[in-house]
Amino acid sequence: MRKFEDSLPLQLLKAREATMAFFRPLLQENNITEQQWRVLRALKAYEELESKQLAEHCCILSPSLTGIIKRLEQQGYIKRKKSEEDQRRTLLSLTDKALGLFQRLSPDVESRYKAFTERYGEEKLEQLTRLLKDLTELET
Amino acid sequence: MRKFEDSLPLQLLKAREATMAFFRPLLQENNITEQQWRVLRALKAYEELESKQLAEHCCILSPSLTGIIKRLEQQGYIKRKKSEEDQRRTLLSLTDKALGLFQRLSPDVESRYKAFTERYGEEKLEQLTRLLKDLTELET
DNA sequence: ATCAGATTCTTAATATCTAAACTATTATAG
DNA sequence: CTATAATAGTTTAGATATTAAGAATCTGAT
Repeated sequence: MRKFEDSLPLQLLKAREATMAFFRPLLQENNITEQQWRVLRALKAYEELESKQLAEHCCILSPSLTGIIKRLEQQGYIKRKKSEEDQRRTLLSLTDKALGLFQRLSPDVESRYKAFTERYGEEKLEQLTRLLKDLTELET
Repeated sequence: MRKFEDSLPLQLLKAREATMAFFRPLLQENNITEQQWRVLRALKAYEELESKQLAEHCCILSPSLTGIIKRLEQQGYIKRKKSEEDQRRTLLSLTDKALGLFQRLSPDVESRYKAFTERYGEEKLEQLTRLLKDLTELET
C-alpha cells in the first residue's frame, strides 16, 4: 500500500486547502461559507437552474443543497419560483442583492486570483488543470 | 472572474471525487468512512501519535477528530493511553483488530490502486503529484 | 512554592455531508 | 382510466467540519 503521504486523495485535499487559503479570508469577511459561494457562483454563471442541476454543478448532494438554499433565501441572495410545466421543479436564481455582492467583491477576488497565479505560475496552473480534467473524466 | 467551471478548488474537488470512486466501495463494504480510513492509515504509518499530530497528518481539525476517535475506539480499532510525562497528552495507536483489518483489505486496496494507475497513467500521476506538492507548499 | 501564560484536548453550536426513506408530481403500460 | 414506475425535492439520522470557548495540564519566571 502506498505510503500515507503519497495518497492522492490526501494530496488533492491539501492542495485544495492551500488554494482556498487565498480566498477564505474574503469569504469570512462577508459571512459566506465555501458551499454558499459555490452555489452563488453557479447561479451567476447559469442565471436560472433547477435544484438538481445546481447540485451537480456544485458537487453538493441534494439533501445538503436543500438547507443551503433555504439559508441563502433567508439572507436574501436567492429567489425561487415553481416551474410552470412541471410542478415538481423549482427554478432558482440570484436576487439583486446577490448581484450587488458580486459587484462589490469582484475586484478583490480578481486580485487574489492574480496573486495566486503569480505565486504558482501560469504554465503550471494550465498543466495542472489539464491533468485534473483528465482525472475527473476517468470512469471507474 | 474565472468561469465557474474553471475554479481550481472545484476542479480539485471533482478530481478527488473521481479518485475516491475507485476506493469508496471497499470502504463502504467495511463500514468505514473516509475520515476514519485516513485516521487509521496515519496511525498505521506512525505507530503512535498524539491527537494534535494526528489531526495535522490527516488534515482534520482537532474538534472533529475528537468525535472520530471516540467512534473508532468504540469500534475497537483504536486504543488510547495517557502520556507519562505530560498528562495533557493522549497517545493513540491501532489495536490488533485494526491491524487485522489492514491485512484483510490490503490486497483489494492494491488491486484498486493498480487499476487506477493503469487507467490514468503512471507518468501523469507523477506529474500530477509534483504539481500538487508545489501547490500545497505555496504560502499565502 | 506560585502564578501568568502557553499547550493539549474537549465541549458547544451551527453548517454540511451522506445514505435512506418519504412526499408529491409526472409518465407509462395495460 | 388506473395501477405502477420514475423523477424532483424534502426530511431524517448519524457523521463530520468549523469556530469559539472551556477545562486540564504544563512551563517558566518570580
